[in-house]
Amino acid sequence: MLKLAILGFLYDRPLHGYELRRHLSALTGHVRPISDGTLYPAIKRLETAGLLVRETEPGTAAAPRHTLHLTEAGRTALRDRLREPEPLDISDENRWFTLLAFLRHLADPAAQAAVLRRRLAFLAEPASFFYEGERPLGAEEFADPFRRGLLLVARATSEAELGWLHATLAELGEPAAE
Amino acid sequence: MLKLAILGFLYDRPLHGYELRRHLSALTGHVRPISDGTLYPAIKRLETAGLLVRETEPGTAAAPRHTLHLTEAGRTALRDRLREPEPLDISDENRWFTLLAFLRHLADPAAQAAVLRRRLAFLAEPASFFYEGERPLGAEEFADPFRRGLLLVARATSEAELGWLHATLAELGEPAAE
DNA sequence: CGACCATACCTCGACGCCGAGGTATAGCGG
DNA sequence: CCGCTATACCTCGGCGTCGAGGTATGGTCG
Repeated sequence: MLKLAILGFLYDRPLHGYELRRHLSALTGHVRPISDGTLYPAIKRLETAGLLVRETEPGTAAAPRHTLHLTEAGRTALRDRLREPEPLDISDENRWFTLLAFLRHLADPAAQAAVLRRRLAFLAEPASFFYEGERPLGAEEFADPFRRGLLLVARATSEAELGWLHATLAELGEPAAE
Repeated sequence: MLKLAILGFLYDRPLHGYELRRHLSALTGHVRPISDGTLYPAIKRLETAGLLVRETEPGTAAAPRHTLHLTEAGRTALRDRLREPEPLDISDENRWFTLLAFLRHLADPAAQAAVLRRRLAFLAEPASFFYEGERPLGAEEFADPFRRGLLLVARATSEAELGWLHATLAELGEPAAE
């Protein structure tokens, strides 16, 4: 997820580590703040993999800033990742949101629509949180207000997203089902 | 999160590993399937910490089943965790949902309400995903349909949950603000 | 002028998670 | 009786994340 977000932000324009950190914490920071000890090794991994290059800017600020540029391989890696996301990118809301934040970089509307359809298929799967044997339990069946709330909120989210998905697929000139 | 879920399920009644796995995958499995390599070490950690005991049941099934029982320390640990959740339990939706699933084990309505109020405070914080300098960007300001959707869905979820939180706090006989 | 904070980068050990692999029995269909 | 699947448990290496720590400069305030 971090890799995806780094590539996504750098796709727009080069940034140095600290700027990147601020962008990242705006995107996912209220949910899960990312720490230096996570970010810098991640940058280094991407550098080693040849997806970005660091250019030292001996300059304005205190420490020598390293401006991070995506390489052509990095740009391709982002587009590939967006075009064919891992299952977890589709199912985990945090990762899906990260993916959505950069999906516009996949220039082809048909490819974008294909990704949205995968999320649609995932949301359409019947999935409850609790079962009695085989039978899924609905929100109404709980006396427990907390489990009821859990199911209620999940359902509301799911409905809002389904509505948006259908509207956006139509907007892209793509049918919801293939 | 796994620790919380294991303690939560075992609080209701003893289970053996395999049953536990099925409960866990119903609760969080559609989002992030949990693997054996995660579950069994987690059980062992809880055992080492004295929060649960394993009782071998030489019996019915194929392999000797270990029925897992919470100890008194385990029951206390769950209640403590529920009473004073970590920040991530409040902010991360996956973890928050897990917490909600077991919040009823905190018998005291005032303590339950205090936890709900923490979530309320978190949701009330103004938090956007994207900024232009200092200014948060609203959904309407994006031409990009994906970022617009991201903000729209996040807002819908947030509103549904706020509604439920207020209703449930009232139901518990507790004001939304202290 | 010293205290303090923001900027900017980096390292390290600990720890949890994952996937891939392994072991073994029970039950079913062919 | 063989192969298959479900049940049930476990280990291991690899990897990503985290928190705590360190280093250094520039700007602001009293």
